[in-house]
Amino acid sequence: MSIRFYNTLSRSIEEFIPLKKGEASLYTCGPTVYNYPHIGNLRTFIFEDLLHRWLSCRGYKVKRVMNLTDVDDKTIKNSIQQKMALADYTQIYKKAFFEDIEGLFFLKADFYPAATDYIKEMIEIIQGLIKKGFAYESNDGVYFKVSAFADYGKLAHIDQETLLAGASGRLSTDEYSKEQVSDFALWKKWTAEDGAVKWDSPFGEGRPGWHIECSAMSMKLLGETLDIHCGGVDNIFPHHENEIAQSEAYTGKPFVHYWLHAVHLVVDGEKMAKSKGNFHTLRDLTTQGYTPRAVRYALITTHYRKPLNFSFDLLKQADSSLKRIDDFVFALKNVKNEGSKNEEFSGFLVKSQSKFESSLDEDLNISEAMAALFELISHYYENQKNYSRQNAVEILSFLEKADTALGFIHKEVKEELSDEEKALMEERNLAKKNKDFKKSDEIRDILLKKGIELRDTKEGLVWKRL
RNA sequence: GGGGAUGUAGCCAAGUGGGAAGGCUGCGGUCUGCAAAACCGCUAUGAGUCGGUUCGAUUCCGACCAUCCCCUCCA
Repeated sequence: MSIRFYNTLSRSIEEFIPLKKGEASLYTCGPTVYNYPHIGNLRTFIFEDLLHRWLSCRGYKVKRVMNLTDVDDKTIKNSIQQKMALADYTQIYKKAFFEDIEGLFFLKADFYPAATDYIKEMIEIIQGLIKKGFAYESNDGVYFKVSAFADYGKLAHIDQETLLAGASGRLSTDEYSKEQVSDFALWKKWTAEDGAVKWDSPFGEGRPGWHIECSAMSMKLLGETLDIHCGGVDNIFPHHENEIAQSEAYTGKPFVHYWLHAVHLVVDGEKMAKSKGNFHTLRDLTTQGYTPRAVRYALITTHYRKPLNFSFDLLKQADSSLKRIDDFVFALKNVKNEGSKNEEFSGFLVKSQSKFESSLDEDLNISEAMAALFELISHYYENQKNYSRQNAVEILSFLEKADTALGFIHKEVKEELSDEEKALMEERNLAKKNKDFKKSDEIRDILLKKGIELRDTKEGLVWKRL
């Protein structure tokens, strides 16, 4: 069974056929480092993480780039406001970004290139584009000449005339010295507003336009044509459309085979905005006591092409769902039955695994994959007396594999008890034996507050760290 | 104004031209000294609204409504 993805280019689901058998080159648009990532950014990044993980699970050797945009209007403006050098300012948010994605259990990309480290490569491309007649220099910058690139609009599915018609009335041409409103900047010549931010170039001091960085970095690190490029839907136009134009005009080769875009999340049915007070970052949520694991679960378990309605209730639901999974893992690890393997259940496990995999193969249908997982859990519990430790081991091995894709099943917990905790547990056992239930319940509460849940089972007392 | 998407239970959410997955929550029960965990049962004759095609529509088509995205630097 092959993997299939919805390709924005064709607006349909296509079988994934990589350039090189067994390999997948992946360029994922990373953050603009002018602020802390918000959960909307993180949703897109988590989708990219799932994509990365699933390709790896399916045996592809993934080569992935995730870029950091560390020079643009906002980074410059904010750094000047803070009276900081651009690099010092962006460093704060680069660090925050890495903290967030680590906390959310992201797989590491192979490269995290920063735009400012690739100025030389960008200039090379711009020069090439001028030479080939796809770009021209004006008094305030270098622009890509959209009319020279016949395929312009193929990703966003708009034709140039529509683009111009739609833009008229909304844009004033005289603001820029470009030939056509839809032409976009490759290089912006220095102005006083840029402060100390400038690089030398054959077109005078200045800074690169936004889109060119991705073309330069992806070509340098992944080659002129790559398999998959993704980002948020808002990037389809103009960012990715412009990347295609620049790159393909420059190389004469297809830039990207598969374009995947994540739909935005909304909060309580509304757009997330600072003014609405529904703007959340990961650190806000963890400060309020939610775990990154629950955030990951909440953001990943809705299909990436569906609008996700984020709410605190959703996080609570994520917590509850994770608890069911945790309890299941706990139950499996505590199976005492040393009898032979139940073959009927092994067969069911094979079916569950196959449903899990084929669901993710189909454009990362995680909802269906999760259904397979939960069906497995229910099916196990229904007849758990009939299943042995061998069955449990088989399931745990599947869960471990599934977690390679999901990244939220595994939970690091201390398995040993402290001396104090041991003593409390012994004390409770004694109290319970003497039918001093008041005392035994008190100790149970104390331990629960310490994050240890007690369960009295037929096989005796069992404890579990939450 | 133009283009693109989405709308399924209290909440999250999937598949499907013919019996509406799964999760969370809630309620009742079993187990337990009480819990916890688990199990059993109940919770959409209904799919934004209105039409059309069809023997049959949640699924296909159209209109309308709502929300989101894009229309020069928002994930």
